[in-house]
Amino acid sequence: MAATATGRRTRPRGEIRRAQILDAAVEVFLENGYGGATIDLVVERAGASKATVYSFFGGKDGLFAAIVEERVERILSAFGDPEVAGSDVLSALAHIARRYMEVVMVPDAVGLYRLIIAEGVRFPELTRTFFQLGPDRTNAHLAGMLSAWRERGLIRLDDPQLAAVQFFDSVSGDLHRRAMAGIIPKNLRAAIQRSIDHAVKVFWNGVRVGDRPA
Amino acid sequence: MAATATGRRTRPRGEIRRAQILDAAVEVFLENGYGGATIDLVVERAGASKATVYSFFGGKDGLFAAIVEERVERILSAFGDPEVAGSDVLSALAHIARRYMEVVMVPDAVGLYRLIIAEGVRFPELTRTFFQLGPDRTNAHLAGMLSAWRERGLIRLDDPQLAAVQFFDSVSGDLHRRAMAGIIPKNLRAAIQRSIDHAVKVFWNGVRVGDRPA
DNA sequence: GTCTATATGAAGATAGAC
DNA sequence: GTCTATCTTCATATAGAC
Repeated sequence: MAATATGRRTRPRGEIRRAQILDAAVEVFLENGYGGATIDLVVERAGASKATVYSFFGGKDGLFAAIVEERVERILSAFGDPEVAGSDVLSALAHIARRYMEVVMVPDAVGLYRLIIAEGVRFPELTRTFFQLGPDRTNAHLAGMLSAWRERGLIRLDDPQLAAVQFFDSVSGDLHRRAMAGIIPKNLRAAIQRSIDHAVKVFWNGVRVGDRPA
Repeated sequence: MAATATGRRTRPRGEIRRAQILDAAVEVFLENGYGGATIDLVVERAGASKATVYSFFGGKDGLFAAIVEERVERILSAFGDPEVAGSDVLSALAHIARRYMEVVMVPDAVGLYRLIIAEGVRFPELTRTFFQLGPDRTNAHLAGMLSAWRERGLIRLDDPQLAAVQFFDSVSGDLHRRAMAGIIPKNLRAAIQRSIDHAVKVFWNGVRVGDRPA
């Protein structure tokens, strides 16, 4: 049962420590922002030492990059795989809008976005990666569905890519931006639902083929 | 010409110095963010001294609050007064969208928004003020026009307030958010124009009364 | 009111023992 | 590989002269 001299390398030795530090760092950075986060706080919460943090991540900047890269993947995995676009466009729009809001409005996702906006200018490469792995993928997901619907003559629009971006923004933009700034409406769930309902209705009327009901 | 003992108080004594410091502070904070900004940088650029800064603004936080309050007003004044809603809804939408983008996409406005998102959680009162004096007013402006059009039977929608927010977000959301993170498309003017054209088209189709052209 | 000079403390980073 | 202890830098804030 005990590790022999040769075997039982369940993980390259330092992996666990690294993961512990990274988990603590995520919490500290999301709670306090880049400026408010300190290595000491991370060390304290991880039960590690400063020197170990520096040996793994090089410094505060390296730690920040590691946080972003790790979290984008985790957060976006909740969005799931692209589904096939059925024929009920209206229901599908409402459904994907809801799924989108459930992913982007969770505090961790909001906090990560806040970090990127606050510090992105100083980390151009990291910021590009963030957008490619995050928003660009959800946008492409919806754009694909819009393209399929258009090919089948169910909707009419010029640019599926742009339409996808604008649809998501009309649903989430204001609530998400205020949440990043720390302003959360008293009844967030209701506000989200109203935003979805209204945006879906206008968008659907805006792109549907055939005339609208009276 | 010289100031007499009694008269010529063009300004309460320290007003000029205060304004000099504030102007320098705006630059420093917008360029470096809250964390990167230092009182020394402000002092250097204003040609003043630390003690004077502290006597006027109390400290870094007070300086930050003064910056936000001063700039929101100045930036938004460019948006102009609410105009009467004419009958050509489509043109009016395109026009207000363009005016909106010209205000919110200028670097200073983007930088101020970035500051609010980055530090807003620590300054809840200031953040509320920012939203009231800024976004809430542009939104109300458009919401009023939408209400007028609806009363005249030109458009159909449930909630003018929500519709206004979502229209502006569909036009600006993605470009604005990426700009805050430091990502500016090579041809920004063209990207803005495309975004406006597409959003206006979908929104107009979505709310117009009467059937759309083939 | 405005300056120079200084106190104070915090946080990033590293040297060296085990 | 991981820790303790320390170094160094630098920014906020204030005291005291003019």
